[in-house]
Amino acid sequence: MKKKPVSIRNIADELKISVTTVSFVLNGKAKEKHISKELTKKVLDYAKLINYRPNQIAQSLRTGKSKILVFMMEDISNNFFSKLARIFEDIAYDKGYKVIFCSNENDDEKSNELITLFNFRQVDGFIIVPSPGIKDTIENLIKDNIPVILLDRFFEGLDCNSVVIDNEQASFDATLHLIQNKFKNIGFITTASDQTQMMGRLSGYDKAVSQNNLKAITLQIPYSEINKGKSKEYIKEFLDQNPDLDAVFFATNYLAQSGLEVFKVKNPKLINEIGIIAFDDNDMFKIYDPAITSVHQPLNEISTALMDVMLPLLKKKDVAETTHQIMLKTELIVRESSLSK
Amino acid sequence: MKKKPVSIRNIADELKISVTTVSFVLNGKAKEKHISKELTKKVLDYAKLINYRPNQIAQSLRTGKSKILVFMMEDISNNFFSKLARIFEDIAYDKGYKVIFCSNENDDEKSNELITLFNFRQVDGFIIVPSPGIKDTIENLIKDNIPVILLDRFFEGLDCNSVVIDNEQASFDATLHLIQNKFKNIGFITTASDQTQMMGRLSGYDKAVSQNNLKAITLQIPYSEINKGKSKEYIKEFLDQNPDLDAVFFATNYLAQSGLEVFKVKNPKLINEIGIIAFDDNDMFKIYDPAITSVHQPLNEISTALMDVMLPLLKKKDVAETTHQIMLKTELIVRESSLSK
DNA sequence: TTTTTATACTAAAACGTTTTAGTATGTTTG
DNA sequence: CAAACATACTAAAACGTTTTAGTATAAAAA
Repeated sequence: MKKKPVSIRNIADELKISVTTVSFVLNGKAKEKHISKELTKKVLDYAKLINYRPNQIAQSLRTGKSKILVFMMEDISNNFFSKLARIFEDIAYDKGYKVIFCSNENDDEKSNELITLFNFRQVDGFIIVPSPGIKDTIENLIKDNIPVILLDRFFEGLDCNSVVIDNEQASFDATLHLIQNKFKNIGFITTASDQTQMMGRLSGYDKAVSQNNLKAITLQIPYSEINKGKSKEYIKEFLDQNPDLDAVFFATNYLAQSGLEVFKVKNPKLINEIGIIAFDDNDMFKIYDPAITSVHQPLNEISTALMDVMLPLLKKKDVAETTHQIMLKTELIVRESSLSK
Repeated sequence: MKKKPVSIRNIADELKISVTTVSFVLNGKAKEKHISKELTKKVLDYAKLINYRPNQIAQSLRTGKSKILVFMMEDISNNFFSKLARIFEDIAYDKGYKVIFCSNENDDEKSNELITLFNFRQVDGFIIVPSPGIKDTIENLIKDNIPVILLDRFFEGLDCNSVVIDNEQASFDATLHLIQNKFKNIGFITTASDQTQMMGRLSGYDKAVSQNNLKAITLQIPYSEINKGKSKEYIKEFLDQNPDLDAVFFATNYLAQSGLEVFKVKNPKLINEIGIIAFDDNDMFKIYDPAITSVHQPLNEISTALMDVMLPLLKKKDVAETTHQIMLKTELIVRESSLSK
């Protein structure tokens, strides 16, 4: 019933040679180790014949490398992250790495739990979208010489690899685009967060409105309330209190979703009268009516940047030696919702 | 710089006892193996003090269990699958299992590649949304005594665990709902596929229309064309050729997306005049205008069913001994798009 | 008193690899 | 003709666990 998988030993025994020789051949070291052409061929042929697959667990134990990466994000069911995961998956598999995706809900406790669960050493590297309070944890990973890349946001004062986008510029450009389309009272709906990505988005908006002598009209919803599903109430109240708003810029995709829901319930016509931009694109935006303008992150470039930074890191003796901070540009996808009405 | 992690041996040496004893204690076998209370406490305390974490790779090598599950789906960036992944993730971690998610694009070659990549034996179990032609591969996994659960679809004539929904009933109910809302010419847009889930959806639709003396108006788009991004052209042509359609039922979420896009481009008013139902829900559907009625799969129940079937399987000597076929009910979420106009 | 049973602990093998440090033979070189 | 080198291969340790099959002593039963 359960036939045992073939091992290197079976090959050695069958061919009456040592496991060492078999191992050398299978690892492509035949030349270097002076294994004769004939024997090399014999081993290779036989291995193929019996469909030999190395036991990766044994390899891992011996080499200390698991060929597994952990990709920890906020929430894999979020359109932005799932799209990114899909692309990264292919790139990683291509390089022979498996990926364990997990979601930390931007929660510190969950992040730490997950990181300890992966047991530090049994994983070759981490890609982490960090929750606000895990700077120390990250620092410890680096001290333990474990490859880490921060994604989407980073920590001021921590010298760590990171791949992020230019949030401030993206937000500035989007706001400016609204201004150029004659919108005067532009609301900015964001989270009450001091994480770098949100700070950048806020300051980009602030810069654009103040440079154009408009006033900043901002709603910052506490994270705890968002998790309780209260964002819609906050947005509704914000709209009520600012009846003169003629445009809204949502700082995240889930806020945009809540916002659109509020519009629909509150006053279906509003959606065609008010300017709208969302940070992060969504497949559905282009078929919405009006089609929603959005800030699109370069998913392919992010993924390749991650792998480009990760691969050399995996080979290095000392991961803290040199770090890479990569900042990528976004693209504003202009659709109907942000054009002069 | 790279401090070596502590091993069971370090504990043994420090306390001047054998590794066996330490292992017994750490595995909670102190009682059973007659280790004294005092020594047990000493070991536990010291292990905690030095923050001992077992090397899971070594454990895996010895026990043959990796505590890793593979969850292979069509495409993790698809809203349905990413939502499911998010829920399953929590359930699995709760039980001490890590999950490797991967996407097969419903392609046989990719499926087989991935399955061999995971190397059969180095993973405790598979949850697979199978592409059409991998029945043999699945059969071989079962012969090799590897736990497998098929998800979303299954193979006729293959005795394998599965968790699916009642597609025929779901489709029948949805179609009937359109009929009850006075729609007479209901188009069904689906993939040209003989996979069980699509066959079920088609036959549910067929049954409903024929029972009500309506004619079936069906578009079946070949998979290859969908992958080439041609679905929109097919749908457009279908709409042109069937100008009398007053409702459309999309058999998958990506077809619904393409369909809505076609509506928007072709004739924005159409969307308010025609009845629409989509198979699989999407966060954006409820904020669409009109809000889109959809067939909602019970994601929580699916995930728990998967784990409920998987856990005993992981303990069993012979996975083929008894198999479970679970079929769950869907829910029709009625929104504006399917109500009498 | 001898035999059995219970308690407390351990040596060593095993899991399947990789890698270090060899050996044995033949071929050049000085 | 010995020393150096090249070729072809291997024994055994190591990675960090779990587990089998013990040993040694003390207490209970015969």
